Order: sequence, then C-alpha cells, then structure tokens
Amino acid sequence: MLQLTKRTEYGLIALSHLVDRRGEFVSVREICERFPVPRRLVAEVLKDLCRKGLVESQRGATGGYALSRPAESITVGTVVGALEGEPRLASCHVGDHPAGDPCDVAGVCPIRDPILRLRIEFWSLLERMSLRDLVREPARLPVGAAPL
Amino acid sequence: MLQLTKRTEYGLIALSHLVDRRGEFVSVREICERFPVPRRLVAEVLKDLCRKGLVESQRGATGGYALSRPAESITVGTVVGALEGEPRLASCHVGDHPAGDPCDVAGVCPIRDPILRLRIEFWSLLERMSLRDLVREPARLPVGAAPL
DNA sequence: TTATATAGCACTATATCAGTGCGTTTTATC
DNA sequence: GATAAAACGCACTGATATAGTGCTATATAA
Repeated sequence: MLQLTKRTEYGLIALSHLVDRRGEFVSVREICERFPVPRRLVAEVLKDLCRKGLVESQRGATGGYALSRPAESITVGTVVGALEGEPRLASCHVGDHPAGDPCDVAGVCPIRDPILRLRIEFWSLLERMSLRDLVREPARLPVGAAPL
Repeated sequence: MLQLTKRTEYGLIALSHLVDRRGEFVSVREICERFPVPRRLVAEVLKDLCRKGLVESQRGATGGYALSRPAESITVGTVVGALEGEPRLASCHVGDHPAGDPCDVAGVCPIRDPILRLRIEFWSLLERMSLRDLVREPARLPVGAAPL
C-alpha cells in the first residue's frame, strides 16, 4: 500500500513543530495541544525518533524533545526510514533478505530491476525534502522532473 | 507502508508477459508456467485489469488476455492506480474524502501540502514508466532528477 | 515532596492483504 | 453434441501490519 503510516505522519507533524521552536525542548503535551493528535501514540513515535538519534530528549519537568541536528540536515526520507524502514516498493529486492522472505519469483522476475529504479527515484524524492522545506512551504507546487 | 501489494506485483509481471506476446491472447496457465506465481491470484488480478479496461479477455478454449492498448500507452502508474488506487501517501489529502475518513488534523496540518507535493512527484514517476519501459530494461540505473 | 516529563514494554482491536473454494458461462475442438 | 479449457463472479479464511492504549519505572524542576 503506497501510504505513509499514521506514525510517520505524526512524526513529521511533531518534527515540524520542533523546527518552529528550534533549540527549545518541547513536550509531547504541547504538541498535542497544538495539533489534534493522539498523545500516547505521538509519544511512542518520538521515543523511536530519539532512539534513532533524530531528536534528543530531556526528562523530568520542563523536559521534552528537540532536534538533534539542524532542520536542513534531516530529510523526510530519514524520518520515513527511521519509522518504517527504507521503502521497498516490491518484495523482490536484492540485499533486502538478510534472513528469509525471498520472493518466489526472484530469479526470473521481469520487473525487479525497473521497480528497483522506481524505488531509488522515490527514495531520492524523499531525501531531497528536508524538515526545513517541510516548514517553509513554497508558493506553488512544482511540476515534472528529469525523465526516467 | 510504502510497498506495492502482491496483486500489483503479479499484475505487472503478467502484463510484462503480455507485452512479450503482443497481440496474442495469453492464458493465465501460460503465465503461471513461465513465472512461479499463484495461479488463482493472478487470475483475479487480470479480471480486475480487464474490468478497468487495461486488458481485453477472450473466453473459452484458446482464450486468455491481451493488452487493450499499445504497451507504450499503459503506464506503471495506471496499473498501480487500477489495482490499489492512486497512491495517497498521507491520509489528509483534500478531495480524497468523498465520504468519511477526513483526517483529524486536516485543517491545521502543517505537512499536508509538502506531502501532497511528494505525492504528485511520486505519481509522476509512476506515470513516466510505461509497460514498454518495463520490458526493455535500460542498461544502467539512472540517477537524480530535478530538485524539488 | 510533588507534579510533570520521558522510558520501556506489552497488549488489544481493527484493517488490509494473500490466497483459496466453488460454481457458472463461453468457446474451440473432436 | 460432448468434452476440455478457459474466463467470470463472489465469498471466504488466515496471516500480517497498523492504530492506539495500559501500566509501571525513572528523571528532574519547583
């Protein structure tokens, strides 16, 4: 299914708020007062992002989370990768099977390589958008890109 | 989850075979003799693609499926759209809620527009690869595209 | 000491997906 | 005609992943 999980959506929303309040530690409570998002779930997501090193945490009263790096250097792709793994697109991608789950078609699959190309292009899209870009919305939707 | 469904994978595999045997009606049996794919499931997928007008069917002995249009004019995006709907990426995209499922965050969502841009770019990727491209694998993986 | 945070882990309910069962209808061939 | 091979239609089951919550421990400012 070509859809981000709710966890990822909430993660991006939370992170965009951290960008707005750059430097300061922001509590989950504050985020949930600003956006109608389920508190506990957002908390779980931020914990994950903390384990992955995208944010830093501070415990206790007045604690919270803050970006561990400048917003420019954290991409949407990094966030997606941290929360749901690098997008695979297909189940038959070489090197993705450290243990099990090798696609039956693997050896003779006629679409493995083309799909892999799409995957790389898609990943590149995600990597080219940073949290900074997420916040400073450009005026208009861009169109087109280099042809495949 | 950023992954195509098995149905879509099987659909693309089947269609790529139809490209190889262009013009002729190909049975599901033949497809399954060539690729290790579950027959019944592939049959269901081809039925769907037939309803959506991407392939034509012929019943009875010697029957089967054939592309209803030239391979150049059927894109991977069209196939994906037919089998799993246009990718949404996020749950908060305007115009996607003819009835229900409006994202709680909708009105105040800080990431709706950026995600929408990604979605459009991604969709464009899929639309730029045709079944023909799928079959005539280019030599090398392309890199980069226009920046966002 | 208390209130407010994060940390960690497990659990349930729900939705989606992969795959199959089973009977019907169509059509080429013998 | 009879037969075999094929698509058609629809519903069903099991597996997997996701959304969201329960509960407890730990840290820290006031």
